[in-house]
Amino acid sequence: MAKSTNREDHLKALYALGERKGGSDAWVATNDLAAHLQVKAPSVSGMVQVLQELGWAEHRPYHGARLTPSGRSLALSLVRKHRLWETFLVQRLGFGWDEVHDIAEQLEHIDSVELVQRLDAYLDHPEVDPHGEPIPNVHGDILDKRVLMPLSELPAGAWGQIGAVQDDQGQVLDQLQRNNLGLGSVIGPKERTTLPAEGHQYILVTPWENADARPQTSAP
Amino acid sequence: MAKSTNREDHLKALYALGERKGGSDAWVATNDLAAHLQVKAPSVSGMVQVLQELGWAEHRPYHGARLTPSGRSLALSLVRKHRLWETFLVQRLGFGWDEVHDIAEQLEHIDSVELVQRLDAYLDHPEVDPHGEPIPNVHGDILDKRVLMPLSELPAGAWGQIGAVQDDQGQVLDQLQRNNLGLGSVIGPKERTTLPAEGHQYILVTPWENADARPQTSAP
DNA sequence: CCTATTTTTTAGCCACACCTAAAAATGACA
DNA sequence: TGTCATTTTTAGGTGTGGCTAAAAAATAGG
Repeated sequence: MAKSTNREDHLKALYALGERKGGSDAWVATNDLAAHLQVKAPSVSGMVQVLQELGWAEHRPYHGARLTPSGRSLALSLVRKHRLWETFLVQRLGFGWDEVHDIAEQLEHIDSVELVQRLDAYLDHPEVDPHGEPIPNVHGDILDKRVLMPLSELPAGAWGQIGAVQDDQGQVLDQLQRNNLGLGSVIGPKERTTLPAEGHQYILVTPWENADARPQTSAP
Repeated sequence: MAKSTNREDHLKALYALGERKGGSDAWVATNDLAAHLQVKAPSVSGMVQVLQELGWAEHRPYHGARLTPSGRSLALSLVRKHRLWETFLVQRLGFGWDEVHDIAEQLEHIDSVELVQRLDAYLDHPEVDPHGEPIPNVHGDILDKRVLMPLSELPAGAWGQIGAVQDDQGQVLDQLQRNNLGLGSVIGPKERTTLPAEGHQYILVTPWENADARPQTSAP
């Protein structure tokens, strides 16, 4: 009993929702996993128990699940592969940043350590993917010193610069593109009203106290 | 009921063995498919019937199976993807030609028409893969005007130039590499005795009547 | 604090794709 | 032509990973 595409998908979801809930000791609800994976709760319930038997997750019945260190390590390797492939698709093949998620979702399951090493070198060891998300290194460490907060939490009147966009479906990415905004773009009061409010929580910005402090930037 | 990795593997095997047996109207034996796919005969028997229901293969019980035109088209698209990915792995990522088969075997199942188009363009529309095998175009046509014959069928005393190597396991590729031979290398009586005879049928050469007619070439 | 709603798990079912063992068809050869 | 070995298919079973329906636990509200 070992790796499979479905188990990897569950590991990744467990990691993603765990992070969103505040770190590696957070418990993730079965229903949340099911919604994220587009699957029914009983399927998740079963899979989580398999992951537990494999030593990759911890399961407290009727409470939730979370990754073990080895499960976390596997999940981070998947995140690494996903983000490297997205970088390849955008930087080398010329895909738009809103077109690569689904393809990377398939590519991340390709099993070859040397392929990942060579891809990483071929891309000049990128630190972030096309959406500004940090790429874990080969040890699974994420070294990201940027100060980022959701646009939705940026104080009213404050300015910010787009550092990352957490949007798997591509709707927010698409919205930004239509407004000629990308990584590095400056967000002021005008942009905040232009962009649909539902997307603000997925747009991570580096904040400034006031508009005068903002640096020179350009649209992508 | 549609595409799946396993069904695609069976389609590809059916295509490969059909070609080896002499073309699109050749019947392929269940046992041959099973051996090629590293699976038992009953598994193939079942899968072939599924492929028949899907309209991708024709099955004459106790006789064999062969692809329908639409099955053939699907198989050729898989061959195209496989060979494009092999080209990418060798030309762009720097893999050795004996290291790429297994990885391409995974990559060929990635489902994205646009990805294949962009990859093809990125590689400058290659006509052959790193093993000299022709890459079908987007319509599934193989336009390969080279005259190639297995080294095993080259008349004794005749010379030839390596045009392609049909070796999924990599043993023959490895042998050639150890003797500093590659695509374009000239094969004479000396090389024929050096290379293990079992591999000769997988080495395709362009023959010449005599040694004087051979062109200038170099090892890879 | 006790009941009602929500969440989660268990139970039981289905499809896919493999397997072994047994039956059926084919083909080879005396 | 009849028998026997080989090939193929069918029958029945396993593991994976989904599903629905029902049971069980947790949570929320009066």
